[in-house]
Amino acid sequence: MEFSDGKTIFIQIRDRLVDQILTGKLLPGDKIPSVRELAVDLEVNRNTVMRSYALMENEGIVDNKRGIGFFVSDHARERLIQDEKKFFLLEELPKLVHQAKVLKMVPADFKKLFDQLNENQNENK
Amino acid sequence: MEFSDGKTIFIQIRDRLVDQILTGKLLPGDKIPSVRELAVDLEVNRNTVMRSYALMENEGIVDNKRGIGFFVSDHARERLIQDEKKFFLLEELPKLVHQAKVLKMVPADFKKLFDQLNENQNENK
DNA sequence: TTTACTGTCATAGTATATTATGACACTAAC
DNA sequence: GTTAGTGTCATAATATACTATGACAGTAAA
Repeated sequence: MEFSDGKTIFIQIRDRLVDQILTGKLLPGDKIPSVRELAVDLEVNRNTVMRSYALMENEGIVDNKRGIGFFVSDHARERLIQDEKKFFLLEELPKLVHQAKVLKMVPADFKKLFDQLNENQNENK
Repeated sequence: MEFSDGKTIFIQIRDRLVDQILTGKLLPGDKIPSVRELAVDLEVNRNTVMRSYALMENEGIVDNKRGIGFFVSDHARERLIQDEKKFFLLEELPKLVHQAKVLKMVPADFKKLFDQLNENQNENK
């Protein structure tokens, strides 16, 4: 895995797993990779993965069964959609709007975004 | 100034100045705050501000006159708009699209964004 | 019980961002 | 020339993320 400079590694690992939960690649009850296994996979230290898992446990999106592993908690997805959507609309979107205005962007620049969102909406019909 | 955890401080200081250039609060030829002055203002070390300024100098958006200070370079704004717009469309927007789809967002969620962009477009007429 | 997984904890080392501080050099104005 | 501003450089100290590694404990299955 390539890590970007912006965020710390253990946050990026958390974000990666959150994405897998949101996209349904990880379902409630699923076992997530063991601390050691993921550490080897991502070429990262055990402790760093531990930190990601501890964070996710605090967020209530994974459960820990000692000696067995970590598992996606029952309402992880609903909780994430609610929390991340709120964060997105309140924190990220305002910054986005500001940046778009400053860069003199117009709606046409967002055509791709708009198209993909419409596809997404049609899938739900 | 309150610094977020995501990025390093010297990057956030750079972003702050870039924003002031993009919004026209800083114009070509304007002197930007001295290293020492801004350090006191932001309650940050001189060296940290120096690092921000060195970065901006490398980006070609400020010029350095030894013994006098740093000044916004002539085509800083055009260069920034070009570079940041490219970065925005190629790097940030794809992540945004992905996130929006994963969170099951629909165009209506972006009404505010588009309204403000339309205002912006009308201002330019 | 042994084996092979799991997580947990502690310790030490490295890299980097940031701070703190002093000293030096350039420039402009008095 | 003195003064007060500017940037520049070097050194040491601190905080934090990350690494490396070993040891210990819980769980499940052979």
